[in-house]
Amino acid sequence: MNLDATFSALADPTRRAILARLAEGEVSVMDLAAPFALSQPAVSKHLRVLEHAGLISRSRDGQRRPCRIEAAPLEAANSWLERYREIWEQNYARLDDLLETMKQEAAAEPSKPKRKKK
Amino acid sequence: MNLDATFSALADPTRRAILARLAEGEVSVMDLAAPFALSQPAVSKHLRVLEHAGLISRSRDGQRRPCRIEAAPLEAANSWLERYREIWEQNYARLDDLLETMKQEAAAEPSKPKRKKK
DNA sequence: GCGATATATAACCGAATAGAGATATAACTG
DNA sequence: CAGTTATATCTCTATTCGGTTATATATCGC
Repeated sequence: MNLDATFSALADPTRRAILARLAEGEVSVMDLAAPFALSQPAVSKHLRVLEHAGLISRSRDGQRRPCRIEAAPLEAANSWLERYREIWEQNYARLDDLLETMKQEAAAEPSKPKRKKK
Repeated sequence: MNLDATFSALADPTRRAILARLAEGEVSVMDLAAPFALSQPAVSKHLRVLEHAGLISRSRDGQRRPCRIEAAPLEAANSWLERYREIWEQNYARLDDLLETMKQEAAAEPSKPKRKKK
């Protein structure tokens, strides 16, 4: 999976909205375009970007080309992000520590002038 | 948090590498630039993009402007992706079903003719 | 076959982007 | 102060992007 293409495709709000719609099932191009006040070629372009990133696939149903969401690149992006989970959880831990420390300091010496680092 | 800016910033391999490096701690601009065969202004531009997306912050240490990773946008991106977790887990379930079905069919009719498309 | 519908492609435009090089700013060093 | 180091900013160019309109292709229904 190509993270460049995946993240780049996800960087556009129209494309994220398209994916959100497709999360509920297959939708044709015209039906996808309807809520967006965009021309049909513009939507087709977005779909091409999503398809190139592997985020959607398309089948044939008469004159329609229904789009289906493909989860693999989303999972790959998620895996990449997971490596950083530790960091934001750690930051929250630090924030919790800080708040706890402040509370204790305030309780212990309510009118003490502020110190910087410990 | 702005998902457009976040995903857009993550869509570049240089910037993802910078974040990976920063995951281990603060690093100055020159030290960040070293492994990349990029000019210093190019690296500064990438840092500007990351900073604008809230993915890094910078402090002052003498002549250095050390960069630090900020986890909040990563967490926001992760939250967005999490909404689709169900989909890829479901797909794996489908794949498992399919493989199971194929195995059973193969056992039942070992020499079923295959169709080919052109 | 013809006409209608669904979608794709081509040609174009303006704004944004990534890179380079040159220069400017800011802080340390002697 | 001058010189060096670290970083930012300006200017330029080439490319990409998101949109448009116009046109082409594919499939249906008759």
